[in-house]
Amino acid sequence: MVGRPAVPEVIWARPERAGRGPRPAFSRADIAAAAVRIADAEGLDAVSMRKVAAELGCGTMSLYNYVPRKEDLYELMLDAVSGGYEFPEPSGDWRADLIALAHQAREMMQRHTWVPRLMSPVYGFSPNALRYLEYSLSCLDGVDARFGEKMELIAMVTSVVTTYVANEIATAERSRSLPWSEEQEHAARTGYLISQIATGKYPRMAAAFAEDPGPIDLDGVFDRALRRVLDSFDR
Amino acid sequence: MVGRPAVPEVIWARPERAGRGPRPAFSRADIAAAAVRIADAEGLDAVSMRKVAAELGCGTMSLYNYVPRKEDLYELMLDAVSGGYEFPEPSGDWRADLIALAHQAREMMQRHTWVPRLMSPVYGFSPNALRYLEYSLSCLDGVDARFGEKMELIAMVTSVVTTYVANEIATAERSRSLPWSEEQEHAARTGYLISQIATGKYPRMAAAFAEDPGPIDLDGVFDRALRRVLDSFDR
DNA sequence: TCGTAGTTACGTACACCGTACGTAGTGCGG
DNA sequence: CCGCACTACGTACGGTGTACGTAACTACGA
Repeated sequence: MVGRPAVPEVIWARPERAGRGPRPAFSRADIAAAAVRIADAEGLDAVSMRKVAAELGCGTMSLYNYVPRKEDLYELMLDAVSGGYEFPEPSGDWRADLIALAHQAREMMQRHTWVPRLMSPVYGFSPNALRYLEYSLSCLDGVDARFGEKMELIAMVTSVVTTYVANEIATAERSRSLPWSEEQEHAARTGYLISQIATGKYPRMAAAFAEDPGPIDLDGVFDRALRRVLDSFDR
Repeated sequence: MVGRPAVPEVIWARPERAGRGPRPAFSRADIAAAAVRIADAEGLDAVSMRKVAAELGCGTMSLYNYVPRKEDLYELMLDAVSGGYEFPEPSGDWRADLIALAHQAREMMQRHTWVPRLMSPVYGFSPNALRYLEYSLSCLDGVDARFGEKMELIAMVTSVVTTYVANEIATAERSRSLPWSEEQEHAARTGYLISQIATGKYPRMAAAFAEDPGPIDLDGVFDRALRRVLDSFDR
């Protein structure tokens, strides 16, 4: 088979090993691991087909035997890091269970800072994504709510985790591709912000800046946001 | 000035017109409008320095006189579409005001489907972003809460809007870059999903699929999520 | 008033990207 | 055992962001 299918295809529906031909030199897990290694070390933008192939020690175009499109490589990566979740037996306290799961997700994203950028509902059907979803639902087994409501809760928790981690790591990730340090970037931006506030056009922000409450407690902000979301479903 | 500064720089701190030299042929607004036009018509990935320059009718490298880096072009684009907000006098009902603002944001993102992908806290300091923030704060003037709490609420509303619109438009945006239609893509993915559910490994999802509640009411889901967030700050 | 420094304009060039295509070799199914 | 489906991979194409060099132009300092 040379050339790509003219019909849409989910990579997970493809068998890893075809019947004929020589046995493949790598598994999907090998490829995903190589890509994850590169993304962790050099950022998502450094993940190119050439670099992944080099990491594996094969020709660039050989990769296309395993992954029909680069998008599918992203899907493999997400599924690979989602394989690290632990799914303990639900305790009966669904709030505690979902909080624990959200903390796992947050820590995973902090280890793999490129995950928030790839998070998208179209990637929501990989094997490990399905396991995650099924487990989330199992935590809500005792809750009297329609399926739709449960899904809305799970989506909202995911949303909170993703965007909050994205915020935490944004400047650090950004400075990776820039010719100056994170601190210099931060200094330039706050300098500009202060100059703007000094114009008097933003009195409420000015008042807040005058207070100066000290450094932000990221863990606290995250936990509060999470608890609020759970509370809002817990009339 | 040839070559780029070795020191970080916020594009908004640059004067639009330098003292010396010939007068620039374009304004920042011209450039942003051209880029927005391309992104609206062909998607964010179609926005390249060459295409924007062609749209403006100038040489590619001339753009770098206005925009030191492509990232800054994105910042111009976000600021441009944020210029369309209307900020009516707060009514005194902060919930209603924030809901109205969130609806404006959602409609803007539905018009400019590339916005969620660019949303990031590092772009949060453009002139129109500051106006948006200041207005959000003004809606909360009568609320008895610390500045930090208000910011957490605003961040959470933004998060809900961004991720929900991103979900709404995900498959449509994705199919733009694929050689098959949105419907074919959807069919392939649900086909795979059904085959997975049929394995019996996901009993809760299977049960939900058996019910089949009909099409999802996107507006309703969005409004419920929004109201829940607001409720959670409204003890 | 007149250099001249700093700006605008932009063509060329480089390194890198995703991937279409062609060819060679390999091993299972009929 | 034949033939086909598969793996492997080199080459090449059209695209990207942008460094660099050069020419034209204008506002300011002397």
